[in-house]
Parts: sequence; structure tokens; C-alpha cells
Amino acid sequence: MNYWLMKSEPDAFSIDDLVARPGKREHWDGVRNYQARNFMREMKKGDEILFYHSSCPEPGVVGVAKVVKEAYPDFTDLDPESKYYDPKSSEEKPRWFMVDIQYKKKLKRTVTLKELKQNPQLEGMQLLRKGNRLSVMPVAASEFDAILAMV
DNA sequence: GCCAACGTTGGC
DNA sequence: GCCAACGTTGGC
Repeated sequence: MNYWLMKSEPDAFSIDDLVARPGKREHWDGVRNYQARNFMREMKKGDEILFYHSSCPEPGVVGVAKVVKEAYPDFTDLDPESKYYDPKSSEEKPRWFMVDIQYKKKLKRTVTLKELKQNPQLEGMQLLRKGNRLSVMPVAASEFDAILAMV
């Protein structure tokens, strides 16, 4: 099994929004970065995901989800009304992909970015690299465990 | 709101 | 293929 981290702005879609969805699952649409897309295509059913809140008063890891459907075309890129519309995508040659994720748990409290930076076990974590802007990225099993142990 | 650090685009 | 200009992300 592999581990991942996915960022979401809680104003747009929070861990609580995931809980409120039917079946506590949701398709992760709107990723428009090739590296992030490629990571999503590597995801396997059952992989676990750290749910991260970004661009908010307290950025950090807030919960865990799992992959319940592997990568398939992100249909929002075909919809001219969508803000994720991409005229260069087509049904025959989809450009963007998404996965479905399902809620697993919410942490008792947010493990903040600040704390992550202070944990020596997490040195080298991709999230903490300077200038990192990826919204989807791999997490080492040891990092995943270390973060959950911080709660 | 600022700004660093990217990624993308497009002219050449 | 280079690179300047531009747009976006995301912490602060």
C-alpha cells in the first residue's frame, strides 16, 4: 500500500464536507497540474491519504481518507461552464484525471504545518520542501505513521 | 495583501 | 530549445 497527501482549501472543500457527502466519498476533481495528475494515476485502491487543509488560518493535516476508485477522466475539463474547463481536453483524449476518495478518520486535532516542520522525523518530506506547491504528493510510510503519532 | 517559488505559455 | 512574461499556489 502507498501513502499520499492531498491538499484542499477548507473554504472550498474541507474534511467535514467529505464526511457530509453520501457514502462519505467524493471525486477529487480540479487537479490541473501534471505532476499531481501523474501521482493520482499511480494511486491504487486502498491507498491511504492524509487530508491537508491549505490556505487557511491553521494549515495542517486534519484527517485520513482512502482511495476507493482509481484514476479516471476528470469530466469537469469538458464543461465550458466549469472553472476547470480545459479546451485542450476531449472525451477521446482526456487530459486530466481524478480519483474517488472515502473518509476514514478525522484527527482529534489538526497537526499543524508548524509542528510538521519541527518534527525531525519529517525532514525531507516533500510537503516541507521550500517552494512546494503540489496539491497531490506521495508520503513515505514512516512519515505517515510519524504524523499520525503526533496527535 | 504581499511575495517567493514555481509551472505554463508563446514568441523567436 | 530558450527564456521572458504571466498566472497560480500558499504561507505569513
